[in-house]
Amino acid sequence: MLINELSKKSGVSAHTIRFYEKSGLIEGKRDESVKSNNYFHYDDTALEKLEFIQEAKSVGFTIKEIAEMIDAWYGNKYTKKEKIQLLDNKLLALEQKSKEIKAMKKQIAQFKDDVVNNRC
Amino acid sequence: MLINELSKKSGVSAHTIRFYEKSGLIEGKRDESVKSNNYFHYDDTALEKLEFIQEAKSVGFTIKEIAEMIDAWYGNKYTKKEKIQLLDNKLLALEQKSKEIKAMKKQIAQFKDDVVNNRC
DNA sequence: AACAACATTAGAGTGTAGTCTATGGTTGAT
DNA sequence: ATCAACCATAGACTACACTCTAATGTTGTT
Repeated sequence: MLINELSKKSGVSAHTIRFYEKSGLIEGKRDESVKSNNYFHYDDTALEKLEFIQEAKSVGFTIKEIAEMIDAWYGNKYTKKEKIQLLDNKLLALEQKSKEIKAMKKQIAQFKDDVVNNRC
Repeated sequence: MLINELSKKSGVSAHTIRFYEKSGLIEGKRDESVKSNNYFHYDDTALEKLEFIQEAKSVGFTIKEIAEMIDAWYGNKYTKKEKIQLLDNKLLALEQKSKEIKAMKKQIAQFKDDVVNNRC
């Protein structure tokens, strides 16, 4: 599919898709048999990646971290050992984030309690 | 205490403390009896706020959102009802974030599993 | 009096993650 | 042939959250 279709399917703007392409997150292929244009073609993998990027961004991962995870799954930049190491680290980071969120919830609930009972 | 002491106690640089002051997150007071300088003085509340800011930032709240929460607790900008409403919204946002993290964990664990079993 | 170590402000610069504009070429329908 | 609707690139611009620089003033010790 071309960029516009990918944009519609993913909900990510064509501009942002090109930005991700430049950042190494997704990869379109040019059809070598067609000489008249140099349009990028994307497959379902690109769509999967865009969906993953959206979720990963919303939990606070940076573009660079997301690129690493994508490489650990789709790429061959890392060895198997490195891939596992990398993914384990991300899991640990999520575990940590989870704890921080729990603590923040407790803190805000305390704030709320104080407001409700006029203690501030 | 003066800004340098607050910086040391909180681990936040004096530059950033001034940035937070300008952004309305914390508030130093000037000693009216001293005319020769216009140094800001900070109390333990400022330290508490800085600690809260660090935690809130790390779970993904923006400066603006943090300012709202601080106002809901320390300030009188909002009515009691508004404060409760605001804090409830932040609790909901955290609940949502918690779910997203859980889903992301599952996804990454799946990635890892695929790598371990050479399925990619 | 001199000096380091502190304080202030305004404003410039940085990194991240987009977002938009300008320019120009291509495709497909009429 | 022409037109809307698509595609590409380079580079400018934006918002956020700092981070740093420059210029200048104050405090406390020797």
